[in-house]
Amino acid sequence: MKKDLTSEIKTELKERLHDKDLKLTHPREVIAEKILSAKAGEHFSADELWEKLRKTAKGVSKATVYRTLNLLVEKKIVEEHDFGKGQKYYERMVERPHHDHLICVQCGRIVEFENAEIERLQEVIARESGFKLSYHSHKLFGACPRCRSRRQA
Amino acid sequence: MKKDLTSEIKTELKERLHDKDLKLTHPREVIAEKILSAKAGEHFSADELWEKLRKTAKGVSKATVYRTLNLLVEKKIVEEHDFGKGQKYYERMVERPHHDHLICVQCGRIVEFENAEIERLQEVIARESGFKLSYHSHKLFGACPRCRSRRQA
DNA sequence: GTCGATGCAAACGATTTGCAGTGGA
DNA sequence: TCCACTGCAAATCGTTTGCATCGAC
Repeated sequence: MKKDLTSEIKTELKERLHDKDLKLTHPREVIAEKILSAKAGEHFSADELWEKLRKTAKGVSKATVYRTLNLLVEKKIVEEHDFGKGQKYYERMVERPHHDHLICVQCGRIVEFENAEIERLQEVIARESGFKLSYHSHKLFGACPRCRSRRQA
Repeated sequence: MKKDLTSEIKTELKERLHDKDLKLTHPREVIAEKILSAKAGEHFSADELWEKLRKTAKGVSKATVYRTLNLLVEKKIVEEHDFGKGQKYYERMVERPHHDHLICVQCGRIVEFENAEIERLQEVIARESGFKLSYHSHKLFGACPRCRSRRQA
């Protein structure tokens, strides 16, 4: 199982990197494995990822973590988010449908949402202004159910 | 005209600041004047604002510009935006209806939009997840009409 | 007179970069 | 072999902060 996933990743990565004269190095392999084996919808910062990798026998430098993350964002393997916490957060996008986020301003919890009607309206809005959309960022900030009830208590 | 605006600002500011034991100092006055006299929908960085103020007889320190901007954001007099340009941008919100933004990824031009249906749907989404919304950020990135035609040429 | 506000310069912190050495293809 | 990649440390850069002084109320 693990073995399959790993070799799948390698093949996938090699393919995606190869046509741009990019090499599949050990650090990239280790980073990609860690990211792709994370559970869906998990958001992590570059530093958090680095911390996780540091514990592994073969550590990876922080600079390489940043460089590789930027590479993976470019390759659409991960997505970059700014939740207003002063640092960027990342999320794997392989085999994940597009979605946007609800963010709790009190505890930081993040919930995903997707709404076809909003997606459609965005296209309408863009068309009206003559824009050709390439991507969007839609974040709703507020208090999550847990924090709301805690506050009432 | 100018005189009226100025005293109006002073009164307004004094009012808004007073109940929190905040003082209406000269730097705050100068900064507020500059911001409120800017044309609607103008986006500026802290540094740009500071540059403008520097030319004035009475300069203001950059630290104070930052501190005052944060104060004005808190007081809902200006709004803070992150357009992914590596620095924060501000926009006066006094006498301005809520709106979101279309951002050109090529030239950086910003166009406003507002859509009641999307606003409504956001509330529906929040309700479904049990969130109580306090604010949101909705940004559409793409190529503006100008850049699209330039690219075709 | 008080205490909040200011200016200055130093501190911060996430991210990037220069460079010499390393290792995929 | 060749050139992209890596690790390390230093550099960046927008923003914040410590502290002595200043000034609004």
